[in-house]
Amino acid sequence: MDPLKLPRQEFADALGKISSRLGLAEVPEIEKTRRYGYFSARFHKYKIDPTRLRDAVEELSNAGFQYISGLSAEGLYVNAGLNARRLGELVFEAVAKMGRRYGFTEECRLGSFLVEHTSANPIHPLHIGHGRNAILGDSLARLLRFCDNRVEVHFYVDDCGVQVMYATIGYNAVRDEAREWIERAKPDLVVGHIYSATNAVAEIGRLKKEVERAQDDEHKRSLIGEIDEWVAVLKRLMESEGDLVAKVVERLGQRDVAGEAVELNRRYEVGDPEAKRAVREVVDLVLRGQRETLARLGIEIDKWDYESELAVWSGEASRIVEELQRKWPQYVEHKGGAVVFRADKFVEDFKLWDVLDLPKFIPPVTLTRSDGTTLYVTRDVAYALWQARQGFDKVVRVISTEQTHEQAHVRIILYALGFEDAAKKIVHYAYEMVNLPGMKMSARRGRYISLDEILDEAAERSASLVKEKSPEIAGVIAEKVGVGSVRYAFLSTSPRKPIEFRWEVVLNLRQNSGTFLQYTYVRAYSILEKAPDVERASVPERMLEEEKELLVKIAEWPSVVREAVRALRPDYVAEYLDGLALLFNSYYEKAPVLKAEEGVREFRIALVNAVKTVLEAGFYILGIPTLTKM
RNA sequence: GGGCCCGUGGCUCAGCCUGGUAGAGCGGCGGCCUUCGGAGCCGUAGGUCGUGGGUUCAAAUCCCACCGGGCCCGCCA
Repeated sequence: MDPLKLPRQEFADALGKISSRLGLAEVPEIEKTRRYGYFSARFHKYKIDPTRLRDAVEELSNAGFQYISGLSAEGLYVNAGLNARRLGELVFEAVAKMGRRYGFTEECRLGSFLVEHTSANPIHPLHIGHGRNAILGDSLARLLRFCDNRVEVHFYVDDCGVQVMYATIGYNAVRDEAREWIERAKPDLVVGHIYSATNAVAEIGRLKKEVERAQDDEHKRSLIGEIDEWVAVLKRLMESEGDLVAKVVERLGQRDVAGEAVELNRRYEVGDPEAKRAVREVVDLVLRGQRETLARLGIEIDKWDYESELAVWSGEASRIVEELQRKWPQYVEHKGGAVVFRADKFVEDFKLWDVLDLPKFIPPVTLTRSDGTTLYVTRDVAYALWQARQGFDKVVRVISTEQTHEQAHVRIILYALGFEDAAKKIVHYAYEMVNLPGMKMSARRGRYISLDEILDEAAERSASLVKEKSPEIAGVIAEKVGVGSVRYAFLSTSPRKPIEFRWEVVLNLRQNSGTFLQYTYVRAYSILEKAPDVERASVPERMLEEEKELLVKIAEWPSVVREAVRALRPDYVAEYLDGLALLFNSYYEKAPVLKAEEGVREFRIALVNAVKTVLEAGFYILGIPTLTKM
């Protein structure tokens, strides 16, 4: 139910009559205006005389409108306000009927969705970059579910590739110690450190060999420069995780880690049982930790899709390579055993830019290594195909903009293989990076701030503000405030903009924050806690300006939800809730509810209840925990 | 060099899709705790919407060029 539907309809009818009186072939669109009421329409493009427009409007203005008021012509504009009293009745009726579902309208039911998000490599903890992905993806899923769409959330476990092998080799080298550490710390943190150290050792080893083979001095110098960088990485890791890193260096320093990883990767891909056992042990340890972090944020995953199973052991990735070679030999090149698909030429020849919504520049894509093992993009095509076959209308993949080209490759290859529908139902939901001031995060270099760290810090800062006496409850509240502030911080910025990570923004506990919203909810809640139940509130003849504004704001909620779900933009909801909270807090200071005279009191209670209802729905969508005291 | 995205008060950002009086927050300054919870509220200062052109009765919004920033252009994921 949308309280603005009838008023909008009434205004549209009036416009229709005006247009026909003027002999126009069409009716202008309705716009929102703040200057002259609420609805507005322009007649500029019909080149009519303003006097005629005014006359036509005047003929109508006595027609006895129910929901709109003050229909008038202003130059070539036709404006009308809302009948606040009638709107109030519509709002109360909708809130009473819909309850927590208020905001839902039929138009926001769009179909069924497979939403894939987070999909972090299972070799380190989730960091703040994954945080943006997870929170965006989760809110997208919540928004779609609020709108009664079938949604299934998937996490793609990238358990293939050389990086995973580094983590496995490192873990096995320090296995006994690692198990002890894991008893005291989260497994993903421990493995993450082992991985970064192992990766550094492997890079140093690989680069040293290259130096020996290097011919000219300049090349040598640049290689040595790279070695220095990795040595610096190791040193820094040593500062924070000394024992663990030292052990990794001690046990692996003399081994050919890079070579071993390539070999282990090959064995894993062919399904060697020993390789499987070793890799899965590490991967599942990390996933346990990642899942714990996600749970803290209120994020649940429905299905965990293992890359190895769906793409490699199933033979799907290989089939894709073979099929592509069979079907389009003229677009396939072989480079020292590696298979390359000329996606650039393919797109050019078949003019696919518009069909698949592609960027103008597409590079060629390598599908296999020379040792025959698959590459990420190839496995991803196999996975995308699998996703497309799960019976959903759309597959929304939340993946950072870095992967624009790779995601374009996925669609192009699916298209080339004849899976045109699959290619079209895959949506790359791109979001921008989270950057640390002055640097890019890098898990390989152990350069990141983990999500757990942020959540801990957020909880700690809010704990100092909690007024609750019992420390136990204070801890619970603080955690929820922390989660709310972190989620809001990531959701309130458009996904298209890079975020410069700043503690004081993420942990902002004041206005334009999750905390501000939670606090507003607590205020509304505690009024209602003390208030009698109101069955049916009538809307008074005279209202405060703030009350009219609040009613309009609340009435707009269904259209905000509609816009947000249509554009897949949870941030619209965040912005709306902030505006609602600002309005409500002003109102709160100005108008006593419980102490108001009879009649007005019931109206105000119902109004506060409507605000609370919208906040609850909005909190559900944004995943902000609801608190009744803080 | 090419592709995609971004550029709005001192700072962080919304508004751009679908053109119609420039909006929040932070920070600054000045106020409000015997009133339903002050993690709040009120007031105030602060903007040629990166620059130049074009389309239009009308441009932050659409088009073109340029400038500045981010990301990508791997037998990494």
